[in-house]
Amino acid sequence: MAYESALRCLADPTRRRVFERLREGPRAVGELAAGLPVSRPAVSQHLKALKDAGLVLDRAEGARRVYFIDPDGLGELRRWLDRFWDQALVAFKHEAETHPPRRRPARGTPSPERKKP
Amino acid sequence: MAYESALRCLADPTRRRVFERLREGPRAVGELAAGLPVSRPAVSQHLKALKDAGLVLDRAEGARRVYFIDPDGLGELRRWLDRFWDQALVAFKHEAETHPPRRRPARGTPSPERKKP
DNA sequence: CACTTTCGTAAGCCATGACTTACGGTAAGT
DNA sequence: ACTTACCGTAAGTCATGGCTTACGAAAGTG
Repeated sequence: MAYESALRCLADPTRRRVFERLREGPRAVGELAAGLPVSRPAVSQHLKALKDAGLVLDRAEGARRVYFIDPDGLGELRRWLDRFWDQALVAFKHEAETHPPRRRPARGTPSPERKKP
Repeated sequence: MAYESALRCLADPTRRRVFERLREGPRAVGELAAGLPVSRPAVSQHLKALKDAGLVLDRAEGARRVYFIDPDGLGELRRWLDRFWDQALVAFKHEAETHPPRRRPARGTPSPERKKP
């Protein structure tokens, strides 16, 4: 049930940038905010969201607050995606066998419209 | 670069329910809408978003429109998450070695606050 | 004890987007 | 040809949430 909040968190571009910077290692709030186009309080709020979702942990280091990735939340999301992946593959294989596409459209190619306005 | 739109899509609860029902197999728009608390046009709009994100494909079947999961979009998201997972594990391991936590707080346990208002 | 640094929270603003109803267009049935 | 079923799009409404500035608390520095 936590993969839902994880997805919600990682959907926001700014929050994703914060999270991705934490891949490199633990960072304080100010450090993270310095490399982003938003204010420090904004980063603080994003970190709170990430923490509530179980994606990060924090540790006090003097007056500073150091955040780092919690593998637990990420792992849960990963497991959900893996189960999904398996089922989706089976369903798609059956689809391909029963309804072979004439030609597979390239990604980003607009689908044939019914009519031009 | 497509994993971003995939994340955006899967963040919405309704859209996730639509997508999860497609795990079982191809479904028409009306069928999907029947099991949801929203209108059929709403489902149609969600399906458009999923299609733009490369998460689903569709096929015309008479007057009906049958949607099914496209493994490509899901695979891209999965690969992104896997790379992330690896790097995060390394960073966390280093964190645990250099800053051993006294005790690991259980998930959902509120962290110690600085002060009560 | 002042003064600075670092941070979290509150309050308010505002764009995004999820939903609705209304409408038009295509396919199948009679 | 008329009617019904199924669907996508347009337009408008409204709540969500991401951002800002302002403020107060805790830790380090002189």
